Amino acid sequence: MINQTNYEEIANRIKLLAHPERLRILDLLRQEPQCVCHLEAWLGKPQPYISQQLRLLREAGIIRDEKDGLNVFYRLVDAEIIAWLELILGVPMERITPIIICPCPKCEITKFLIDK
Amino acid sequence: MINQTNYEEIANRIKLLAHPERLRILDLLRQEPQCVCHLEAWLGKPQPYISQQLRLLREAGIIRDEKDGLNVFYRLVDAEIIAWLELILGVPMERITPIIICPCPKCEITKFLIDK
DNA sequence: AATCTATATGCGACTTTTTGAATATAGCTT
DNA sequence: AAGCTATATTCAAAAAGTCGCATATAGATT
Repeated sequence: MINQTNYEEIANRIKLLAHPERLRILDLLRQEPQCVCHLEAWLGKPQPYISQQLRLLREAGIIRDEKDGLNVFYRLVDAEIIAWLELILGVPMERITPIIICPCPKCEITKFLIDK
Repeated sequence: MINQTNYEEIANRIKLLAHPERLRILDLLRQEPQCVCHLEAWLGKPQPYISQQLRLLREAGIIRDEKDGLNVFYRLVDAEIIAWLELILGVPMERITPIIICPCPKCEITKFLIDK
């Protein structure tokens, strides 16, 4: 049993996960930090759309942005949310199979690893 | 990693918890089945409001109604949701302290237990 | 059978969320 | 410095969700 305020706060945090694209973004992020262009490629949605969802998550403090030149990488930083995701989505996969060619430096590295 | 359809289905289930009053109802239900009038008293909201929230949960199949004369008791029947609630809200309490007098038979029993 | 009681349903106004589109910005690159 | 590139912001329309209120229903009780 919790007090009234807490149900509201918790519900607000749950709301962040209650959206298919945000859920997918979070699922990708828990594997490793991802750059926006990569998320864009994976979700197949326009870039501003991705950035808007990222903003919601960022402003709620569950992800953090790390700039690297032109690219921005997002990282999951909320332990509680990570635990929720693990229960809801299962154990995250080791690494995404990079089927989409992405111009960001990280993906270049990934591509390199595959070519080998 | 899950397919597109699943993120949507899962998000829809999460949405059911992403609401303070529904979350509170579910928290009450996981202790033991509760009759509508009891929920009404606990939440301090009008009865049609409670019934509307219950309908959402019922139609999603996460609670089930059991009629007992004029009263209707609701029971949590979705094991996955129960697990989510346990992680999100913590371990449920043994029994609600019945501070509100409720006319349903169940509450009469509870009152009896307290008077003893 | 008429009434009462607990619960359910339907409907509409209001609010919030979602999403697309245009535009802005910040930092490379030339 | 001018342009390019990745990302962010803003704004508005559309869609979805919330919630109050009036009313319906089903099963007891008289």
